[in-house]
Amino acid sequence: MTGVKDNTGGQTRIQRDKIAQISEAALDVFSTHGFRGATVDQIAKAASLSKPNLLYYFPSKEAIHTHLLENLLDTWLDPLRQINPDGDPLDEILTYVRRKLTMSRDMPRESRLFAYEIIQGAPNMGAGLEEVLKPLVDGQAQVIRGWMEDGRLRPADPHHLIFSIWSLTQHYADFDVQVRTVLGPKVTDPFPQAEDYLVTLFTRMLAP
Amino acid sequence: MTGVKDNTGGQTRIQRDKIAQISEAALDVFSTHGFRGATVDQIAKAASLSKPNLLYYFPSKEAIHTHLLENLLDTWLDPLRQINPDGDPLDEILTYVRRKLTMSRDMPRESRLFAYEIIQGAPNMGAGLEEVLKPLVDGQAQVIRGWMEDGRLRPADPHHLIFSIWSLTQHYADFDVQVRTVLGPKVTDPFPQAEDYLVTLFTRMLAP
DNA sequence: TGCTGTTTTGACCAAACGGTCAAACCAACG
DNA sequence: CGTTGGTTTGACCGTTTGGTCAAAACAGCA
Repeated sequence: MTGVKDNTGGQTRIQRDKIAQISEAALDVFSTHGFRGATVDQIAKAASLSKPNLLYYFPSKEAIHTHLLENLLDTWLDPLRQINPDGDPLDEILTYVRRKLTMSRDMPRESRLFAYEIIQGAPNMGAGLEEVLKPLVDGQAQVIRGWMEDGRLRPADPHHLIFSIWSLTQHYADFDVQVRTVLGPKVTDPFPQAEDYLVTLFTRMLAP
Repeated sequence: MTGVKDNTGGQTRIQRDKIAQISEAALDVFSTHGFRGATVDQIAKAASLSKPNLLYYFPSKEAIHTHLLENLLDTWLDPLRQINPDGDPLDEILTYVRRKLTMSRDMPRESRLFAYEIIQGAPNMGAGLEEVLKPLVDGQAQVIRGWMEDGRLRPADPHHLIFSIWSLTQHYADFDVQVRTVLGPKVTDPFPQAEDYLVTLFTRMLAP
């Protein structure tokens, strides 16, 4: 038989290993060069595989990219999903901010991959945005709005509040070079400063 | 003679026109596909020129890209430069925010071009960042710090304050697709909402 | 050991790409 | 009108790239 079985879930351990190995390498390459900037040879080399071998596990370069994006959106939105409507409003927001910032620190490649895709107009995620992201955001925006109407948070547009959390936290991953250049070489890790700043910012913004 | 004279400034009107025309087209293409994703043919077509004709005005694809970036950094940092140390602190910051947001609205292609470059690690702007951006930011950060020490603004890390203004304003250009998807089709122009939100955010953050 | 299905690879291909070149074109001016 | 210098182009080139293929190598089991 030619190529790997489709998504039946019935994969050999060796197949899952190789696919994971390729995904890891592809994440590296795609996140630093973008989709068009990345070459199959680069990914294969990074995965310690020959090019035809790589294409035995994935039918095409695009398939690898799609595979990464599919797994990404859920991970990416997970912290937002975890906002607890029954928790303390400000705590919930600050926890969300911290989680997102931690993701920027620990998963900068995923952040950049995501950024590339959105900047380009999300050509490979059109469905995901409309059908996954929007409903989730709308739902949590309602929760936040409720808090504001109850006087437990200062009023502000909940959608733009969420945008601002995304933008501020992801900035430290996507624009890492710029941040580090401006802060200078003495600052080896910008994230503690960033966390302090963001906690202050959202506390002043939202504490009733 | 082959090719266009170098940067003597002594250019024909026709040359300046064509170069502007090419720059315009290249900005379009580079900002939507990135450097590697863009092809010379695409740019030529967008500029209504044949490929060899385009390469008569610019020696290479990279030269066009570099040309765009060179002109970009100054434009990009101009609003920051305009912060007036003798003005009212909060007014100055809010004016800066509004200017940056206006740039996101009116120059989204430039914003994306910039974003691509930074995400990639600024391979064609290494000098500019260290020598132009950092000193300017450090200078204005000092001005802001002065205001805070005089009690005219609530204290906060000035560098991260500037980062947050960049990140929030540029978000509306770079992640336009995401913003519009989440806000839904009823919102034809997110920018008025964004301005309200950001003014509120930075007022609550900084007003003494 | 021999057989079977999976995995790996060197060699190869067609398309796309950045860039070149000589020849044609054209505007302007004497 | 003819010459001159800048401009435009079709044809072409070498390289890179995504992807294919048939054959070899290998793992596991009877």
